[in-house]
Amino acid sequence: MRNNEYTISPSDLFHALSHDTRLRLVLLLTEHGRLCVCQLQHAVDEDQPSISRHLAILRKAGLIVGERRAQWVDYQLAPHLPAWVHQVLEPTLAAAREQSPFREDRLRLVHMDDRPDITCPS
Amino acid sequence: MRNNEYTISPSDLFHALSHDTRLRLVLLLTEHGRLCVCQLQHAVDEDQPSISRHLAILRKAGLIVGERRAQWVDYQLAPHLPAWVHQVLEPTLAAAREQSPFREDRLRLVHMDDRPDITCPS
DNA sequence: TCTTTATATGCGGAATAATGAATATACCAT
DNA sequence: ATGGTATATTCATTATTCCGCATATAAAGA
Repeated sequence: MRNNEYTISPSDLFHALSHDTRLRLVLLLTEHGRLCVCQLQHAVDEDQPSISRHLAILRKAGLIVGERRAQWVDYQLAPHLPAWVHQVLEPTLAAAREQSPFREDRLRLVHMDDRPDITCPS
Repeated sequence: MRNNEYTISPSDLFHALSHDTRLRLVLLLTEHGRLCVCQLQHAVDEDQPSISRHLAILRKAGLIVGERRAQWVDYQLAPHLPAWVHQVLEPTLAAAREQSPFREDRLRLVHMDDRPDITCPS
């Protein structure tokens, strides 16, 4: 939940995004700005400890920050990321939108509203 | 030495570049276009089998291609890479130029000419 | 306080990836 | 053929990462 101040290096960025799940999480945050863990979990459709651990890795890399809101924790891209990081994420997002599994991630996220068992208020 | 035809996915790209040495090799090729193994080896200053193995990983990912020229093998970014890959590499290169270890890699590459024991003709 | 929901973390084992040393291959020159 | 240089690959070992499972923490509500 702590955010890091030091600026990310290219090596750190590619290492952080080298796991498919982490890349998908970051792209969801790039596209949607701010999402709580349960939304991310539902979108990528993996078990909760896995999501939390991957979010922790991204947090420690300085790529994202989490903020608690009541019982939930909202994540977003770290503020003040160097411009080149955004310049890398944008074309990556554009490419990922066309393919699995990110296509499905987005659909699952959008369709969360339909599900009565989801309590997290967006 | 074989080049792959299938198009690279965001996940594949970040995975291929998740190792510092591989990122440096790809950035050198992004900047210089075409380099033989001995130039890459001298630039990143690591042992030869390591370089060859990392180049093989990048080759199998479809990111680079190698072409034999007499006893040397020249590598370059794969032709016809999707545009988004270049759009990712460009800002990454710009950021890496400012920092270690890529700064030093470039210096070592440029200073190869001064060294009488380097036989590889650029 | 007790319960429930949301999130995070600790731990052991399994899977992956990286490394070093040795060897193989490819090409050139003699 | 032989030897030399450049590059690639194999094998065994080590290191790193990932996963499942259990548990811990944090906040909310009864």
